[in-house]
Amino acid sequence: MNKRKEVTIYDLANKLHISVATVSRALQNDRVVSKKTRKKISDLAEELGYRSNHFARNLRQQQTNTIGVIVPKLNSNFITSVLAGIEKVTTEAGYDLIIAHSSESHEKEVANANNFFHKRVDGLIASLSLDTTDLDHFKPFVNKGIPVLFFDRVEQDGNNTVVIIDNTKCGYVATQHLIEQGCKRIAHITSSLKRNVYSQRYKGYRDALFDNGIPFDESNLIVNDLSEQAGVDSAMEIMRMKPLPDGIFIVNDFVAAVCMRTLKEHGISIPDDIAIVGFNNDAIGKLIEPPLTTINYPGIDMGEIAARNMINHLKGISNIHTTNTIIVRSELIVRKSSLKKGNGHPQF
Amino acid sequence: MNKRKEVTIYDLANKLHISVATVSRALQNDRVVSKKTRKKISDLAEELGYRSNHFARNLRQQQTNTIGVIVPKLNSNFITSVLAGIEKVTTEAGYDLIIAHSSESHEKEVANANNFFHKRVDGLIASLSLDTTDLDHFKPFVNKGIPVLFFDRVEQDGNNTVVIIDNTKCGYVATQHLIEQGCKRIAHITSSLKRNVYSQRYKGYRDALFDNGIPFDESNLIVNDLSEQAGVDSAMEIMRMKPLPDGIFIVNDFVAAVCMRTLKEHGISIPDDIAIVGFNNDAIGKLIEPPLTTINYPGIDMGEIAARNMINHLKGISNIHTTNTIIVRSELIVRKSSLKKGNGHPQF
DNA sequence: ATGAAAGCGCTAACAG
DNA sequence: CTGTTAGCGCTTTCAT
Repeated sequence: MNKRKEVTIYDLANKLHISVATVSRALQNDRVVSKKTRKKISDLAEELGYRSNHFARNLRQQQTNTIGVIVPKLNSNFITSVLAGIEKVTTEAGYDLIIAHSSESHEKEVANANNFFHKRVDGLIASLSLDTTDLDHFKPFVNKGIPVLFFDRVEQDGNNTVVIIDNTKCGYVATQHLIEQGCKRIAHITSSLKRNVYSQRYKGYRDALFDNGIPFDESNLIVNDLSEQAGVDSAMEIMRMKPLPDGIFIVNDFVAAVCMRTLKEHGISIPDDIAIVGFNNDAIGKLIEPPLTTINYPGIDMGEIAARNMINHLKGISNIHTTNTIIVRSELIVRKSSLKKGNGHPQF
Repeated sequence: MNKRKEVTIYDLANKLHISVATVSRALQNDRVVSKKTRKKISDLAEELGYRSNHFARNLRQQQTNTIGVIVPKLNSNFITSVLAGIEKVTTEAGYDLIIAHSSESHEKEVANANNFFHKRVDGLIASLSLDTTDLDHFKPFVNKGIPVLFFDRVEQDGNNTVVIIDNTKCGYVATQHLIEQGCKRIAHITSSLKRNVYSQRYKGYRDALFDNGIPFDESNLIVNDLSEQAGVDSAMEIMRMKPLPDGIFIVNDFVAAVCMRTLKEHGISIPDDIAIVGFNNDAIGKLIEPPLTTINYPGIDMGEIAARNMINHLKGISNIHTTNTIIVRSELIVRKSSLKKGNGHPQF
């Protein structure tokens, strides 16, 4: 519903007494058009406020040059880093990006997927919501041969290409670190074990306990939804444990921060009474007191890698279905929240 | 580049030996088509995996049903709340949303605007980057009669509809609060004074000083880019001041948190030595120690209001150019970081 | 209640 | 180097 009628290539062609084909070519900077003509055309286009019609173009070309991204939430450092990485690569490659977030809801994730399907994205990059129970909403893409690539929160059924970190190892390293600090009763606060990231960290946690001859106690496991309230509740639950744990491995820095605050409010000293390790290396970890030991992994690299694979697949340079799992590096960052002994800084 | 050819309404029409016109009507649930035929058509569409072609549709209809949103950054609670508000309203109204972020760069904001212009969004909602020096990139929208609406970071030249809080008042209230706590030398850490939000808070700060007979000292003003490094640098600068300020009003909770950490590391006690007030009510404020006094304002409401105005304008229900400035409520939240006296909780 | 047909703006053969 | 032209899939007027 625009005020003035849109300028089309026909208008440009008429004004210059040339054909639309030439105009079209010139606008794409086709070198086959003489430099002079190209200049003339782009000048006139500028003057008349011409804007190309994406719809006509896409309709004609049968492709959108657009990649869809579905993330569980926006307000996390990790996610925005990934997004930045994806954006960098796709922009360089001349692709547009549409970003949607599921707010950790299966239903919204389905809606987003359907929307992208109908918008005909050339490819889809996604990280699953906490709630997601099945992957049926991605089937239409697979059926049409539209590449789908998951990162971080993925389903490792072997059918999908995924970009992840070694969550099991991270869980192991985090727990091992607590054990090395002298912890004997280590609680684990996590979220839906349906999600690979949490179930694998849990596995790493149990493996580390086992390897150190520490029996696993079911009651040391707390599952929540990563909200602020959940952090408070989990801390209360920790405090009801007898004996009190002397260490906690928490899968998310924000929840860890909320937990720590609640514990401290109740007179528990960190790390002396309870040592804490978080996950994600959010900005918050360096601002709270004591600073939070955590697992760091490079969101921006994950984004770049995911996007690069997608683009290469789309351009036919490589095939997404051949490389199935890409593991990105990760590392333990030791800060005061876990240092019962005040010693060195192991890295891996 | 899809594996199988797309199903079109022609395919549906052929299979059912009816015309594409009928199919088109049926797919839009036009009641002029008999119920039976409609059912038959939608069943077949389902069966064949038909998906409507947005491009053909938009090309034909000359409108996109899409609203573009440009924000300076993604990883802030405030922004994601606004986005949630916008999304709620636009989704209900059946509009699609495209979100872009400028990463606080003028250049990227221009690119985003151009991109949206070429994508032919029906309307644009934006918040300016820190860097933005002029609004030329929004001119094309205005010229074509495409509604543009700004929120939070805006240019109040009277030409644009804006949704904002009363930043001057907030700056005043924050400063007044510090004064009431007994502060005499109040520093102000802010960002580019080209942005309304910062220049107005600065004005409020100065007004409050003036009204209380406290002389303004130019050297108490620190302007930075709101990064972590900037927070550290600003704290260092604070500590070089002689005499040391006894209060700081900082326009951003994250920077306030970083500042506080740095000050504490150098043995400065908060609020006893220096009282601090932040801005935005980020989650971080409740997790650091002492908890941060701050200004709260409802991002979700701002988003909803902005979106509602946009939609109403697009539907012709109201006109965006008649209501020029919409002020959203805001309030001081008092926490320990500013309480030299440990007294009540003023609100406004 | 249904059909025929024009045309939205663009690209890419193909022809010169 | 440039022009002609046939669609891409859909909506919508005008007929019937």
